[in-house]
Amino acid sequence: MSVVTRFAPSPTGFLHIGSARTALFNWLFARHHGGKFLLRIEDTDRERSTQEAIDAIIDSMNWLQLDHDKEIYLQSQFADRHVEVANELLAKGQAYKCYCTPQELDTMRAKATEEKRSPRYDGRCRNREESDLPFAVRFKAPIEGSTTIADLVQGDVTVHNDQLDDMVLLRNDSTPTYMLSVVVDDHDMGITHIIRGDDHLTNAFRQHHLYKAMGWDVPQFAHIPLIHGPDGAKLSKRHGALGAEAYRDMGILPEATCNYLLRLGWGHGDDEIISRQQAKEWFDVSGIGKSPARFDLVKLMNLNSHYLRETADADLVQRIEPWLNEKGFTLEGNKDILTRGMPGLKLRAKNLIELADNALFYLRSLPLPMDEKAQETLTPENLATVAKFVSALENQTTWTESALEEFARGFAETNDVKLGKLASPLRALLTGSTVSPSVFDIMSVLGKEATLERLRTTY
RNA sequence: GUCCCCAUCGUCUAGCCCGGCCUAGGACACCACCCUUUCAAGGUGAAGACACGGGUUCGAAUCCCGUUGGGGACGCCA
Repeated sequence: MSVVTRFAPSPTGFLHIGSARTALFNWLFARHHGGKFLLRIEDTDRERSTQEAIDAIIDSMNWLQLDHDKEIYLQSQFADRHVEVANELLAKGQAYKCYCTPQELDTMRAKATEEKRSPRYDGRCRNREESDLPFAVRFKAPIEGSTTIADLVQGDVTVHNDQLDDMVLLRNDSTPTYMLSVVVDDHDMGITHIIRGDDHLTNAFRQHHLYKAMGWDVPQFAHIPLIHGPDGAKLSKRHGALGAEAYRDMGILPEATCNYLLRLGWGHGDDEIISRQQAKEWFDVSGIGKSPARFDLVKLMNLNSHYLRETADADLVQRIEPWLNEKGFTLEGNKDILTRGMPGLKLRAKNLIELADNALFYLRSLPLPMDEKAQETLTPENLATVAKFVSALENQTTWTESALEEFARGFAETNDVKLGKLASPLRALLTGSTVSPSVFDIMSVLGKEATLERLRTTY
């Protein structure tokens, strides 16, 4: 049997980072087994679902390069089918009409809580007479016995059926609820493996009986632990846990994000850096741990600097474009110099924002904005050394990093100055800063003419 | 409150299923040193954990029970 997984987000906001991981796992599982990965937007809550959220989710999926098979399904498209199933269940006596009002349910739950009982629905409408009142349709769940789910991550989990209440299938306006829709859609779409957050674990028991009532095969479940914030509580905005696109906006690469998310709760021996290809080969739900993991932005950043160094120079130049634009610069006519400067630049950045910022000095016109510390290195004494160095440099023909370094070392020795004493004012004049790639790297990237121009500019 | 799940360095984890190879390994972060024109990167090293209590066993991080701590679910939300 071929594997079919799905990612089924509800479009009520951005793609939460935890959901992104769920999507990644489903994608990886399908790709590992050569199966299908479907995307279904669970928009049965028409009130809260927005097109904006749908777009944001699709954007993030694209960014993470989690490509889905077939078209994007909208759950609302299948509402008629869901109602049909509910009616079939009603006809078979496996569901019943519930006339309870919201107030009545509130009272019931309040009383149960007060008496320290579970606030779940007590099934009071199971035997109520037919009436003309508006009604919801509830599933008639078994009361006796127990249910066991052989979860691929959690193992065998058993719950007594008296813990399961009668879930609502159809609201009193005849619209289907999520509980009904997921089961029907997952069945109709031939989903074989449901990988989702373990906040759905208890739902799985009730859904199990719904499958059974319809005589359908129950898919395999894999309930993965949720991601927690640094304090161990459920990850929330407070922790800086935003949508996947927020990480993109922090200048984090999708490769780093996927690698980080993959390693969060899943491991393959001591391996830390795992390429997408490798991940596809290695991924298995049995490797997923059962305990929740805390989200650590510092580690993500570390991974990001690694992937930054691995990325091709020309590619990085393209990727920093948005941040360059933000600062008022364009790629036009600058691609070449940035690409040449990239090896020295990318070694020193944790993210694309830093990378873009650090690259700016290559693009600025003279005189450069000079920061305070850089200004301090421009003492009369240092400037005299620089002037002497510049005249000597005019005769330098081999304009490569190593040749320039050799030249500078020779110059320092014959003039009895320390290399550092020479390098710091050079750095200031070349970049306007005291922190940068190697000055000789910069000189070679800039070329002779531009280098001399910068070194002759006065501040 | 009821039910379910979890528990190895600060964090992510390896080891656990199939007890001995574990004086518990790796990574991030932290500290020190080396390299060095700055900053990084890189290298070397230090520090740092089997939640607790009982069993079982010749032997337990690994198996069992309990305690404690954490998490999740209990919507006409998804």
